[in-house]
Amino acid sequence: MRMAEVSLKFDLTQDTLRYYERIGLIPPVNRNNNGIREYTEDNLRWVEFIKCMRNAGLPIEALIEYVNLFQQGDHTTQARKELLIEQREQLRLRIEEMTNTLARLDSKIENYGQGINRKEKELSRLTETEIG
Amino acid sequence: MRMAEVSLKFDLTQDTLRYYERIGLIPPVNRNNNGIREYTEDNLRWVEFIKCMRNAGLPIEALIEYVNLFQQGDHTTQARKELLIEQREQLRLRIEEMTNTLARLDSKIENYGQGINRKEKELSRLTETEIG
DNA sequence: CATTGACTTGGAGTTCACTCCAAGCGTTAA
DNA sequence: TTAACGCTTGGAGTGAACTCCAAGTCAATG
Repeated sequence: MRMAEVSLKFDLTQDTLRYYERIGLIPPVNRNNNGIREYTEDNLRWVEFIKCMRNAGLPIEALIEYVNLFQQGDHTTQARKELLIEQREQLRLRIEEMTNTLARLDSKIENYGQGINRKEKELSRLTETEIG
Repeated sequence: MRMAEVSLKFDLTQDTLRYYERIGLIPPVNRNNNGIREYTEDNLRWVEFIKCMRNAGLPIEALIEYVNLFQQGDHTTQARKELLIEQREQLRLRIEEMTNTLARLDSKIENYGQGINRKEKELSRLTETEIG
């Protein structure tokens, strides 16, 4: 599969695909006789995987390291596993924090729902009491 | 309270505090006779609130709009509520996506745990089957 | 009275993650 | 055979969100 199609398939610009490959965020894609990238199924899986992980906020640096380890072969599986465990923990923490913030927003919206508009109530929307 | 202390309290640089105020991400902070910012309790609540919302990924633009509405007074409560509801929905979606990715990481790590290292297994770590 | 330290301002600089550009090449269509 | 198309490359440009800087003010200290 060529860039144009991959670009459409994953909604990433061709420039972004080239950029990801250039910085090692996805492994190199083989070229045909004319030097044109031909994405294999494996390449496509990498693109999808990286897009998913980036969307979840995993740092580019960590993902580049993961790709590097992958390319070094089977003796890096332990290191890769540790990397994933670390990133999972970071992600878990981010989700936890965001879930707390979501609850705080719920509470704030709830307060607006009560039709309050007095000064002290207005201010209370900013206090931490509403998340406690 | 002065900048230095606020900066320590919330782990935001003084430059960032000034920047947030400059772009309207927090309402203006009153100055004393010498032109120096004196943060009130309300100011501190705003700083904390904005930091929390930014950490959760709410867009700066939306938060500036929220602060603007707040400063326009009580007749904007409905608009503020709608803004918060919209942002809550966006946040909910982000959390959902990230939770799916977390499950995918769990599954990937699980696979590494089985001590597999054959080619086809290696590749399977990239497939979507592991999240299904 | 000079220096130090904490602040002020406007504006320039930095980093990240793309995004765009110019020049060039190989295949297809007229 | 000329043109268009889709790709190639290295490198420059962009926007967001800070981050830093220079020049200046004011109050307190030696």
